[in-house]
Amino acid sequence: MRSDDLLPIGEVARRAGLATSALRFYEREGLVHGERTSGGQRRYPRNVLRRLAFIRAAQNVGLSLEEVRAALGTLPDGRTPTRADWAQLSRVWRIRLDEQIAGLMALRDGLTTCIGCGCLSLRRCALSNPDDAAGESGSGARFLPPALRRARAAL
Amino acid sequence: MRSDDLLPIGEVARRAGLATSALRFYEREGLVHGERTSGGQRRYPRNVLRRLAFIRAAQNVGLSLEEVRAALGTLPDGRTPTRADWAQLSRVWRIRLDEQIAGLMALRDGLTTCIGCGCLSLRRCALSNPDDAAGESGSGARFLPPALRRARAAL
DNA sequence: CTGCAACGTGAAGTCCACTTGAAGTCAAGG
DNA sequence: CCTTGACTTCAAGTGGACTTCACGTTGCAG
Repeated sequence: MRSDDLLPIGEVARRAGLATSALRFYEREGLVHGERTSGGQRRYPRNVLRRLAFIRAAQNVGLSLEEVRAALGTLPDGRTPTRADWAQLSRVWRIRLDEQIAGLMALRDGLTTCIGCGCLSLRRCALSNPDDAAGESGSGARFLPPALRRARAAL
Repeated sequence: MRSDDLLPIGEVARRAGLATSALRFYEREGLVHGERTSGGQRRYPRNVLRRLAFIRAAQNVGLSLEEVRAALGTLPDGRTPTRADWAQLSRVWRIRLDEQIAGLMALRDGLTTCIGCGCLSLRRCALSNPDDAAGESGSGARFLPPALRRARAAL
């Protein structure tokens, strides 16, 4: 398995920490590419692991797969990101992370402030402010992704 | 409208910054309660606004509606949270926010570190680490909720 | 050459927080 | 009384990132 350069989907999944179904999904979505055996089974080149790492990192920063697709699309001829591409994209990511952190910190500080006043006055309260960006989306929890929420179910 | 203590759904929706459909949904889910006119229309007591503020605040902290339901359930006889309840719950929320902030900061620092090494080495890279809590959920972006993601679509 | 784990496909299902649609009813100003 | 806008219900749809299912095929160790 190390002797050959092409890995079957199960091996890739195991190494990347993904389900094979996720890999097939990514391939359908054009996020990764691979070859096939004569029998039709997927064989991925080793660098797909790097590409998957890139995808996961992007998700961790808060990008949707759509945005990941766009990011990968900026790379010439769809190559796997090099260190230089990486550094360039990371500048944007860092800004996003900074914004996210700032948002959560504002919320936390609002929590303290609002406890003091006990207001919960809608629209004027930092914690429940419906005019914030946080309130603009149609669905999902306002600030935390399912991943972190599900980890601790009890209030 | 101010003379009477009971508000129609549209009024509540407007004041709370929600759609009426969301209010009906919350009522179906048992998160809020109200009375009805003889004709069957909803009339909400004024304190429902406070309850809605509570719900929104909880969502901002990252709670699912399921968790909000549980939180409201800890209050005796389903009353609207008082300042004391509020203070108690906020202690838990603050911890969550702190954790979330810490997580994002770790990610940001990992970004810097990993740019330096250019590794993206899967499992060992802070940015793409599939063993993190961030990687454990089935769906959605790993760290940022749709609300904040959608605001800036371009990479 | 055989057995069986790993692979293939397409369609449908899941989760969450709502929204949308269709079809009909109520309340209040003129 | 009439019109009109706000309201009612129930069922189905949305979006994102996958997973699950049902059923058939491939590849390799023994």
